[in-house]
Amino acid sequence: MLKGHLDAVLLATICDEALHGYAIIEAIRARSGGHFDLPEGTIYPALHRLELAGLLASRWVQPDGGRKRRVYALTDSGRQSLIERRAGWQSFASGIDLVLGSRA
Amino acid sequence: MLKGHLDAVLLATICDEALHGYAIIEAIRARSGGHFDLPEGTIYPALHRLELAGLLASRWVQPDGGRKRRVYALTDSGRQSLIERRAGWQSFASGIDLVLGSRA
DNA sequence: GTTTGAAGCCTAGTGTTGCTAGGTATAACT
DNA sequence: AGTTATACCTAGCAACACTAGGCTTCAAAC
Repeated sequence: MLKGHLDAVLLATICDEALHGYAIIEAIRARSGGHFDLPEGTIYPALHRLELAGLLASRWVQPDGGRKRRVYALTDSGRQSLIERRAGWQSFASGIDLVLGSRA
Repeated sequence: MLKGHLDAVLLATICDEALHGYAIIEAIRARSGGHFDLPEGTIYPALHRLELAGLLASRWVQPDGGRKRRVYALTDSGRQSLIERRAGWQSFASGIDLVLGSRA
């Protein structure tokens, strides 16, 4: 469970390069050092939600070999939102750290 | 929004001394440096849930002045659970840090 | 002395979230 | 021909935490 930070994770994962859903799952698994292994049922609805919110834009791509993929990239407002969500995470994490007293 | 870490916050808040609901809210506000100001509708159901789960025990206390209070304390399994939840938080936070790349 | 505010407890209902558990299709390998 | 990996999708569900109320008791103000 990403506990409300899934959107930030998704935005951060595709902020450097556009990726399709399946590759996003692998990228999150890799970038998180194995901490997060998200099922497709989590990713796809979230991507649709973020696109509907205007933070992502998708296009269909037909690679030379393989089947069609839907590739997602950040929009400008998605990039802005990522900045805010990073700050939000830091604030949140420092609050929890203070209360738990485990990293303070 | 405490995003799934409310239980850990509650357990950590009363791990040193038993507190009643209203005092817990104030303690969380103080310990978090103002980050978290939780409404009663969040706290009370959560306390009941944790007591039902056997992590907390409550007793009614009649102070010299003032009205009766329901005071919550950790049980043994609550204490154990806090240890696990602290570790869970650290693992979770380091995973998010890795993906967001903001504290790594 | 009565009204007001703070302290203190509670619940029903609701929106968001992320998961389970399915379904479908294509390409590559055996 | 069958299996596996890739790749997309959805309906339904359970958990979580919040809103918005209601109730009681006590102290202080008027």
